[in-house]
Amino acid sequence: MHFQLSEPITNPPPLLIKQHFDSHRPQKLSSLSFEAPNSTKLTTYTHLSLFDRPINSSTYALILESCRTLNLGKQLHAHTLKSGFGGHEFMETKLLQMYGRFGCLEDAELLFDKMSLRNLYSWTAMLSLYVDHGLFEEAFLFFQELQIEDVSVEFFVFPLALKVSSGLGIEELGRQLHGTVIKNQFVSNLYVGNALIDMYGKCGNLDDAKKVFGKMPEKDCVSWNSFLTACAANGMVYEALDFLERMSLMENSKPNLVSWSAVIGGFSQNGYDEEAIELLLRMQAEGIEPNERTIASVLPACARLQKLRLGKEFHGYVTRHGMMSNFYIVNGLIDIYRRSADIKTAFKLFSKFSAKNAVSCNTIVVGYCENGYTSEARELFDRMELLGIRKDIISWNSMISGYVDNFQFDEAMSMFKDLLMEDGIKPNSFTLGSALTACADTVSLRLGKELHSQAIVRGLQYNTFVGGALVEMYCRCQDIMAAQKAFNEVTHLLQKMCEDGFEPNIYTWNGILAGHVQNGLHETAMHLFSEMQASNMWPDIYTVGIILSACSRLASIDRGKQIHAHSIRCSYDADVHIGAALVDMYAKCGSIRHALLAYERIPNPNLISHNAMLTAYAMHGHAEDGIALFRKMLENGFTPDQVTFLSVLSSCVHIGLVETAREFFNLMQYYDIKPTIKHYTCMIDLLSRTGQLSEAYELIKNAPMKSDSVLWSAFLGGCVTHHNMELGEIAAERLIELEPDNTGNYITLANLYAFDGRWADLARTRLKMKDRGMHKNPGCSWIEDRDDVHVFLAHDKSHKRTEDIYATLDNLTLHMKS
DNA sequence: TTAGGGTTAG
Repeated sequence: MHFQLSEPITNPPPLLIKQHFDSHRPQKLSSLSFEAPNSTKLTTYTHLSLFDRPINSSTYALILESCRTLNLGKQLHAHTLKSGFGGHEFMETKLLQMYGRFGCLEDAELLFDKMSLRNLYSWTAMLSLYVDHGLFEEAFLFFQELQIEDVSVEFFVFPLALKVSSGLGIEELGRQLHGTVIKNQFVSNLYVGNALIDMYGKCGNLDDAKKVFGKMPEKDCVSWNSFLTACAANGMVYEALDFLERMSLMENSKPNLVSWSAVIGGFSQNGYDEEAIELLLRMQAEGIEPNERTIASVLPACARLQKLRLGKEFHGYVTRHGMMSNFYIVNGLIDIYRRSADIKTAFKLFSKFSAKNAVSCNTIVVGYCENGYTSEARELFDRMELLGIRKDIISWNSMISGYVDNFQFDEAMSMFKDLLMEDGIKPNSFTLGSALTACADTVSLRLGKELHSQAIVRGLQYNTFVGGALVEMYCRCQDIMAAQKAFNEVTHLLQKMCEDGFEPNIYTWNGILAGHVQNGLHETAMHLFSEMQASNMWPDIYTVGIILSACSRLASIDRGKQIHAHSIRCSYDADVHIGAALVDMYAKCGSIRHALLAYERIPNPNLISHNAMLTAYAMHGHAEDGIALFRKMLENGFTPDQVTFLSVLSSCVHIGLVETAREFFNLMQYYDIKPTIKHYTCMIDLLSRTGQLSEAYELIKNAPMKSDSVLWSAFLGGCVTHHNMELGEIAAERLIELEPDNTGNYITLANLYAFDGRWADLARTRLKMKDRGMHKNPGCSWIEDRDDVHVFLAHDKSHKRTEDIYATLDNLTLHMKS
């Protein structure tokens, strides 16, 4: 590809030159000049086309507009100066716009400051530069300067100024501008009217948007689109859709790509994820192809639904259409893979992506933390600065909450303190919420109270999330033993908050419920849950997770099924966390069948899902199924973690598979997973049960951690079963050292002596118990029947239906014997 | 030389 621009560039009319730039492979032009800005070709080209010929201002303007690299732009700037266009207002405005397009704010500001003559157009160009870059504070100050300068303001400044108001989120500013617009009689101007609709819509004031829309003497497609967008963005999605359909019946305002995109975006932003995707397909069926913005607005919907296959289709589409340099698109894709638990692909996309920004990094930080890789997340977080990416509040919050979720509370709190030191970045409701959760989990009341005052200082105490986290923190810290007392305190706190204008919402409720469940107050949590539903509060995905955990602790399958039905209605059951909670709940409530059904309904099961099912199998003694699932996981390339191995090892214990267990235990090394004491306990339990006591003892001695009582009990159990006096005695003595008050240990030792006929030792052990004032606690069991608890001890005859009970017992014994 | 649609954190 050669530039055939050696012909005089000024000879053809300016329009032809523009065509040259636009149709003559503009990408090629930019890539060449980008790769080799000083190449002779480009220099020749600029020489031939610009240096050797006189050029008029409109030709300059056209070249500046179609200029695709900053380098060329700067050369053009130099050239205008040489050609005596310095101080030419029109030319300098064009240069400002050029710098704006390349994001060179400083160059633009420098030029603007040096300009000897400024007119309304140059002021407007500079203002729109600030607005386009989202620098609304700067834009606001600049606009005030503009008003002080004695420039007569034209109508076209108002749309920009209105954007500043909505950008700053200050409706009052927009209102004042609305007044000025009326005073200056610009109110019937189409552009100004459209901008007013947009401003009111963005400030969430649909009423006034509607008023302006209704009063407009003429409306165009943009007016309709602005109003439709206002509806869609404020949650009136079906109204927006209605407008779209009305537009299609109109002559001169047919719905276009922007109309469709606004509606689709509205559905997506308001959580109507399925509908947003459906609408995209409908739009395509109507013959309108999506652009980058349309795709970017449905990607989050696809991500939230964890539709990995659809996400891959989008990935293909945007690759084919050359959209992979757009960070809205690529970030959206990364988030799809992250949420669909395909963190590998997410990371691959991320590392290949050259236009990474803070959002890309934040998404990956979250992805890392979700998978337990907090140190990798932290590494990326720290590296952002080196990558030239400024950390924003979301980066900090993602890291802090990542630590909280991974129980690294000290790290979370130290990050919170670092954040307070940081310039130009302030903690928000997310930050305080996570920090409060850290306090709740570490039961740090003092710190929690400090955060409470921080929240008050920042006016965030009644923020929905902070309020909920405060309730949760107080719930967990105030040592609430009695459920009633806790409930009273919470309701009291709630009441006080309500009096101060705080309305309990789903976050508050979730905070209360989580506080109770984490304190083991499951029954109270269930009562509160009923109360919450009675107050017409709809449980969200977090509520479902909390209640499921309460159900599993209470082994309450009926209530578990109810909440399962609710999660199916809300499509929460496809979520990997809820899916795993359902599997866990059914397993703990005794139904392995339901657990399996719930597991099979998870569309893209991840490690958490598999682990839940493995644990369920192990819990129910379905060892073969568990081991089979584990092998299948490995075949499918899943990397197991500590939990996986623990489940599968305990499955091996159930059926006495020593060799398989050894294989798995060694496999842990391959995956670079350090066995914990629980893994060792499994191995020792298994070896002891199968009589391989000396090997078990060797393993205990070689274990890198201090042995605890659970481990010694497992070993002792084996010694008793296999009558190994020597090792049994060691185990029992260690156990008595570790738990001097546990009667069971003495009894076991005594029984061991009895087996061996060591009556003197037996007598000494019993004497030791007597000396310490210990006696054997009778075995105790109880049954819950509705609100009654029936307690039974061995040989107990105190129950009012003792006769019935013993008769039934005799009957059962007879049955079993026969 | 002026107006409308897009990503991430609990």
